[in-house]
Amino acid sequence: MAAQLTRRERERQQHRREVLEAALNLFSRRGFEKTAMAEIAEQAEFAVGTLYKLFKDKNALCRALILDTVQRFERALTAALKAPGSELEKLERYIETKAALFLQHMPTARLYFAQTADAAFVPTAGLNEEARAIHREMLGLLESIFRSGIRKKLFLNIDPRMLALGLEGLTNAFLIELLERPHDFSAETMADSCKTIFFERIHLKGE
Amino acid sequence: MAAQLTRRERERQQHRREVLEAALNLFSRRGFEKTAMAEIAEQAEFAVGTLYKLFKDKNALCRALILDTVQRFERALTAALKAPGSELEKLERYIETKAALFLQHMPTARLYFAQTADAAFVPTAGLNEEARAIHREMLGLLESIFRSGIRKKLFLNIDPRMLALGLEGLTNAFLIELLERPHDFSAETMADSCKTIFFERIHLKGE
DNA sequence: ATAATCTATGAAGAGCCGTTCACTTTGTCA
DNA sequence: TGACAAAGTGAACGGCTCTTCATAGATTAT
Repeated sequence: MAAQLTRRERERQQHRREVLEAALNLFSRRGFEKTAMAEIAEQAEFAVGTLYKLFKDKNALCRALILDTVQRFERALTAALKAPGSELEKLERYIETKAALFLQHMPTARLYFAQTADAAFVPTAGLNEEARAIHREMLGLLESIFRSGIRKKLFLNIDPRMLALGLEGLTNAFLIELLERPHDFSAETMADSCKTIFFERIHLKGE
Repeated sequence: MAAQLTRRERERQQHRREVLEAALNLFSRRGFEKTAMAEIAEQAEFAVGTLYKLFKDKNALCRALILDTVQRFERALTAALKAPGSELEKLERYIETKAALFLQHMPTARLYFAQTADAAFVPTAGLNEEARAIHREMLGLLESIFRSGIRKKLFLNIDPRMLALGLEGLTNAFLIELLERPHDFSAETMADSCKTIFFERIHLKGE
């Protein structure tokens, strides 16, 4: 049973979490390559050797952290998309959830972006295949909501995949700006702009 | 005069360019940290020592490459935005230029994204301050075009900075997808979706 | 209390990579 | 042509970082 672990096993899991938390802090500031195992160990108040008892090697530690991070975020976003409501309500909830989530967990958000955006350009030796699969799943869900909305004549008939990518890109752009300049905008302003740009016409006069 | 360099100097510049080209290929595939100077040397058909005659150290080489890359892209985009025409025409030209540009220079585009997007999260020891300043300048230009369009009642009255960020994020999202799956979409389809999403209403029925 | 088992430690090993420099080759100019 | 300067070379060095492992400590079972 998952709940009836020995004290040993429970503590082991706790230590794992502590190491991952330390790694998150360092990675989100210095990046993967520039963070040494010795630093992680120091930050987590363990010896280097202990890290190797908890994780096979540095890559495994990274993978675990990325998977953890991406999973947590995607789970929250998926939940927002799956809750009941109209297509428009679901998408608006997605935007709000994403904004709130990212602001509350900025180091995690940094890592999330580094893995969903950047990882696309420089294939890092499969460090993130699983994580990317999870992300693609969420994108598929977004896409299906757009498709359903198009069927119901709620949205313009544009390739739903494009719409999904577009909404993702738009929200990301705003959130990245927020990560860089936390005091220039609030999460609410941001979410509102997102909704207006995406769901109202931008251009007032046709040609 | 810039045009009257000695043969020596001209060849030196040529060799510099060759080294940068080799580095671009390797960086865009393996990333900065995982590319060794020896690899760059081999790819460029020079000895390691020669690289150090052309660039102070690895960081200087990276900086030169990034600056080069970002400058070329931003110059083309700025030109598209500054050419005559209405606000809408300028922005549509921006989208088209960006799509064509990125597809024609995919390795460069990878590096461009890695530096404009990713670099935002993990401050890489000022590897890219200059490059980011150039990028911000282009964003400012985008913003001013939106502002002007809003004054003329061409666009919805949304914070023009948000609009600039939004258009950037939207185009990037599509182009990143294109880098990953080059055969799923054409540049034209992409540019059209971009324009439609951004300049037509998405949502058909108000609530 | 004692043995057995699991966990933690951190110094030492091994490999990689950026950088240097003494030397060779090539080009320039008188 | 010969001498001087610049460019090119790559083996060797030093530092850094991942990983291991013999040892020490803690916990549990007998």
